[in-house]
Amino acid sequence: MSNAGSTGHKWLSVFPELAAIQDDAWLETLRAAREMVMPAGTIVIRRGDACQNFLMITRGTVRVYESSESGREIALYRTGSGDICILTLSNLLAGTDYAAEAVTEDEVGVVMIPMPFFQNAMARSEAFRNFIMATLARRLSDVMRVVEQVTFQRLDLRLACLLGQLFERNKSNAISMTHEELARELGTTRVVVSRMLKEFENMGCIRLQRGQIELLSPEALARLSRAEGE
Amino acid sequence: MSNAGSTGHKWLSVFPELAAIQDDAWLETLRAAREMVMPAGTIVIRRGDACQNFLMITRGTVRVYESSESGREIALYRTGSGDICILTLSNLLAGTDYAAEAVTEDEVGVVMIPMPFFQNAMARSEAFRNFIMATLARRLSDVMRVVEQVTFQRLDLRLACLLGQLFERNKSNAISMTHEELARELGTTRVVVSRMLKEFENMGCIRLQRGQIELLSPEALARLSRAEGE
DNA sequence: ATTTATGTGTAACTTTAGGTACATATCGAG
DNA sequence: CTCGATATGTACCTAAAGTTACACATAAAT
Repeated sequence: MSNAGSTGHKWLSVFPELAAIQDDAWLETLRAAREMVMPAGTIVIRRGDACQNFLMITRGTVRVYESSESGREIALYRTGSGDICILTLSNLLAGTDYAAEAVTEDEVGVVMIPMPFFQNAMARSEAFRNFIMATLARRLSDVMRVVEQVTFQRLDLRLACLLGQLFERNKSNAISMTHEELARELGTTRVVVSRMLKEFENMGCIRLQRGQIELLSPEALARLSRAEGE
Repeated sequence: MSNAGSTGHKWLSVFPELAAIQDDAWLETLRAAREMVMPAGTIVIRRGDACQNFLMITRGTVRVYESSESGREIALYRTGSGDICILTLSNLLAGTDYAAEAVTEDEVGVVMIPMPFFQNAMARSEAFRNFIMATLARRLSDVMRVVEQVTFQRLDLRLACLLGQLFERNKSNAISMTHEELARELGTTRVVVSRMLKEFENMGCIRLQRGQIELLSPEALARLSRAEGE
């Protein structure tokens, strides 16, 4: 915390691992960092975009997803405050056109580091390097899990599971999301989600209102998300 | 090539990027490398395994896949000669239990580098580091593409596409694979694949024999793998 | 040549999910 | 209050994919 203050970068407090770094290389890189705010709904990366800066999120969340021509979408993962943007990385490192897109979900604070400085930090700060590699590896895990879910799990299980996560993340027994948004998380369509939600409601798990879902029975939902067909 | 000779590591010729590296750090790491051969069918990594060494493939291919309790499988990507094993990496970097499994498809040559030496090379050889990061990023792309395919593409398209790739990779108009194996690539079952293959045969794309598929009309197959529903 | 193991063909059926279409409901703005 | 925009409910239908069950074919093994 005193670190964050000492370098004059308040946002650093969001990145404990990075705040602790004292290498010259990193401190140098820090001076090149520029803060910026993106309003909700900003498209951070579009398919095939190349990006010139390395991005780190200091506030808000960014949704990374794939989309089909037919307009369906599926979420791959979310990048929140204290995270770095792997998309930019992947773009830069692998040279591959990025397959995915990213959008801010709310007002998002980012710190941009120009590529040369990023590479400098990578080269010379082991702590920074480790932080980056760990994130990259974690994302790979995340996406692999998505493959597993999509391939082997029934949609209603995935939905129940998603609801569970959302309630938990919110630390509340209600979430404000439309069926449409849920569908976009799962790679399906609104009608399908509405149908399943209604079922869950009939089972007494949840209560539906416009734009909001209320958790009635955590146990029932949990039971659901584990084993449907048994 | 003279590099490979000069360090006495024949296998290095498989890794042009690495063979070119002259850093002391890397050469030091090289000395710690140990070669090893795994017969076909060796399980390189099982779910949740931790691994102590960093692996690079010098010969043969390793299939990385997810599997379900019901016995179905889906391929995530393949690691071939000249590639490094990201699984080990991810394990080590993210500390996450690995979600996937990996098996050798044929006789595979690997080079093992103990972790401390790997980290040494990472810390001190920029070229090595870039190589690693690029691979990691590429894998992420690969897996994202899988998500996209599985979520939005019909199975018959994916199958047609897979066949196309296999013929191409083989540089021949015949491949030796059972329907079962194809199913395992795509995350489905044998019966489904057999059915679709038969259709393709009826359309004049391919010819089926036991354990082998012959390409009759590349154009027809290509047409198929692009647009089915039109 | 007989047996065994593995691979393939295919029919009948069920389940899961997607698509269309439209009714209804809720909220805000004016 | 009325209108328009957004969100939800639901019925009906289609299609895609998985399941089961069994016949048959081919290759390898003794």
